[in-house]
Amino acid sequence: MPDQKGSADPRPPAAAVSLLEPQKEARPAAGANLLFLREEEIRTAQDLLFFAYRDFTNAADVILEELGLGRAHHRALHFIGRNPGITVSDLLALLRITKQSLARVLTVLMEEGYVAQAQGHSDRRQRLLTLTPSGQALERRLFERQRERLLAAYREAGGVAVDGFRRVMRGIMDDSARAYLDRHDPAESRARRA
Amino acid sequence: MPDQKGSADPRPPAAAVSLLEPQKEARPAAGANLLFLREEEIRTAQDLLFFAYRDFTNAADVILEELGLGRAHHRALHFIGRNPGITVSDLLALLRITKQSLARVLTVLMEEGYVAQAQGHSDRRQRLLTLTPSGQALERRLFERQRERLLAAYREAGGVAVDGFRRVMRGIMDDSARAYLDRHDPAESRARRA
DNA sequence: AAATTACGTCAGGTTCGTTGACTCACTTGG
DNA sequence: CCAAGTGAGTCAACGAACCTGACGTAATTT
Repeated sequence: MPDQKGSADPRPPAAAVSLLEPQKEARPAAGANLLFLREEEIRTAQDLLFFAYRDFTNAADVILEELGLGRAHHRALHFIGRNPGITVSDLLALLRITKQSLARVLTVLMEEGYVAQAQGHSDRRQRLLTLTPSGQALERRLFERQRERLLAAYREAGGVAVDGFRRVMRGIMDDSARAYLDRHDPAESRARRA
Repeated sequence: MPDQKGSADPRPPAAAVSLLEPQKEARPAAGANLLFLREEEIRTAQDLLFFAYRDFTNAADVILEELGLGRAHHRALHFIGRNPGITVSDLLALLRITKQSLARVLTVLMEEGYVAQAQGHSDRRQRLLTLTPSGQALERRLFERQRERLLAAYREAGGVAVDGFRRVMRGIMDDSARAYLDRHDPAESRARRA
């Protein structure tokens, strides 16, 4: 198959680090080349995000399909599992979808007995969401699939790489998402103090 | 506001590495703890993938909406731009969607003059897809948005982290996606030789 | 008491993915 | 050379998962 672009790239590995610096234009030719490389780096990152996300989410699809659920259900299960007692509005803010989209998903998850609601303690308008034992079991099954993939990748890449992965991923996301991670898992905030 | 992150990281890299090894159970207590940490690591990675992908793809949405296009159109533009002259079936394999899904997207992109077709040279049944100048311009506009985000993340994280990021992302995706990257950008395959 | 908030829900709409079947043009293998 | 296979386009129908806007209810805040 095509996928043209055979031309091998003879550039030296040293390029990787220098790409990240503003590059004060040492020489015109080198500067232009580095600019090109920088762009190529970024475009490759687009590819990486697309493929990694696609295949990562894909990992759980088999199980979901068996049960007639979709990825939206998985995402809800994941975040409820990780934040037991989360309110509906907080979950909405995390997922960044509308109330109606979430409602459809939650309705199914509650009908199937994977998610339970409880009335808020301080504020009785709130519905605190938790996974039932059966919901926990399902979430774990889904998790295991993704875990395999991730663990294999982590092992191959090594600890230093994993740390770099985390730092870059944190850098890509919004401030609010970073804040969530810090709140949720303070240990992760090691990455902040780069 | 958050977006902490300054510079040097004082933590001993050894800690991160130990999480990734099978851990031959030194002491029960330590073993259990490490097991917990390992799971927490993986769950955090799920979060990272979700948030980073969400916000990364989001970056281009404003422009797309202006033009009445969606993310599917962006993905097609991206891969055609990166693989000028790609055939329809190769594009299908990359995107992993059905012919009909792609057709809907491609029809619009051609009607709007962003994508052009040419007859295959060796096989005249093929339609080789390329971006028109206007398509290149649009792709670039979209790219710039994502580039900002990515470049900021890369700069913050540093070259070593970026390398780690690439290695982990590569590890997460399918063999076929890795093969594509190697074919497409051989320099990236540095990451293979751990 | 009035305004606001948390949640649920109704009604209708879009995007983007799916399957299956069929045509047309072209290439290829016996 | 012709039959079989392949690359691409297209029709019809469907489904998942998002969207907006509006409205109701209960509980809380001002």
